[in-house]
Amino acid sequence: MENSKKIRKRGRPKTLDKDTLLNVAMFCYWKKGPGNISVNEICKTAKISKPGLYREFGGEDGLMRSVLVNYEHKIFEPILKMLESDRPFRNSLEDLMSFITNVDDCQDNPKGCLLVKMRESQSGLGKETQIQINIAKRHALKKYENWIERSKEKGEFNMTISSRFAALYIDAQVSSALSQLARGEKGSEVKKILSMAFSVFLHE
Amino acid sequence: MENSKKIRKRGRPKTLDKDTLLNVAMFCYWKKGPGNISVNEICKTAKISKPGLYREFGGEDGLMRSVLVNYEHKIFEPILKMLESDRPFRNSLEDLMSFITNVDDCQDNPKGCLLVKMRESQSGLGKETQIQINIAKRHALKKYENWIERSKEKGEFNMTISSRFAALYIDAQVSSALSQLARGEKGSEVKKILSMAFSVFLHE
DNA sequence: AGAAATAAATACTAAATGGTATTTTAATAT
DNA sequence: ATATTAAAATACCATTTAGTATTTATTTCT
Repeated sequence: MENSKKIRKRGRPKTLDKDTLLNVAMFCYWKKGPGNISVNEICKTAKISKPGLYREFGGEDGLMRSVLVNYEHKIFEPILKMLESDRPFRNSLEDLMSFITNVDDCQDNPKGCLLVKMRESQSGLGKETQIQINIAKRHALKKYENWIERSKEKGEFNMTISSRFAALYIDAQVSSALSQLARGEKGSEVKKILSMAFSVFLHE
Repeated sequence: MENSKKIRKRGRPKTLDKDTLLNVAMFCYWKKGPGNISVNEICKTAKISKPGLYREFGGEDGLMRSVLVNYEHKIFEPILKMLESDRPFRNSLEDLMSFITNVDDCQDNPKGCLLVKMRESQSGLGKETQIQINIAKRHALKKYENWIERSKEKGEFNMTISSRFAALYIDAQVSSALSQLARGEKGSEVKKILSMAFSVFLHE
């Protein structure tokens, strides 16, 4: 459909790389927390002009929303894909825990999860961003719910709780773990806590 | 000791009520989140002059630290006292969960816990405040640990985990619950999650 | 009565913030 | 060539921020 790639439009050609900017902004928000970095700083870091950012994203709220969408696609979805494997429930659960808590201690690598951080300071963020946060949350909950539903069908999940509630519980525990990691807790300690919280699923 | 109450000092008598200011500031930080309110706003809300605040607390960091100490004394300690009762472990646990999740939906009542909120945005806060946050955290962990230790002695806690780790687990779950409440989740839902997380303690 | 001390209140600063108006540059269409 | 289109770059704006200098008011001490 969009064959407008080749047909150069009229004015000055744009040099601003939207995708690069989104990634720079994503890492800024992710690393420092969405409330602790300004559009000014992001522009400086990405080496673009402020009006350029405003032309592309409309403003801070629009940028943050786009960053969140970008995060969902590039970071979050691939993780949730893990839950769609054929491996037994116990193994998927173990995979999930390992993935979350196997964190490299590299200084300038963001810790925790951008979505969790945004949820923590949701009330202080813009309207569009808040809406996107809720979309992302519902999305994740649905994935967890489907995972439990399938595991029940396979006879690998035998608790007598609703899949919906199990999903809420998983979300709470995963968010808590990611929060702890963001605060600098050791991955091994966080994993022990996560294991204990999820042990309720295993021996009925 | 401090009988300087009666002996009026030399200059103009002070009218600034430090304790009232502390309470106003506490509710501001508690309700809106420590990163979402300025000293300017606090001064306006408390109807005091800014130099007055700076005279009493030195600056934003000093104020926030004092607010946190105030919170520990007035809000946090009384809650932790609950864990020192003679009631059986199961009951104390139930008390704790009920207390945390029985929240009134009054509009202008702060939700969640100020300490938890400060921990969430710890890196963005001042130096003194950060130190006090760590003190408060260690304090709470010690109380949880003592609670478990006593329960073990009474034979009411039979898991083969260290009291220290149990304390970390409790802290994680309590913090998570308070975080959920602050985000507007329903108390009844949060309680169900908390119950499930703590069920690991009950049927060994 | 007046000096000294101390607090309150007003007014101010420099820096940072989100957001724009304006100008300059680089391309195409006629 | 030149008009037109659109992006880039600079410079700007009002507001808010944490923090202070300065003046004014109220008290005690001599």
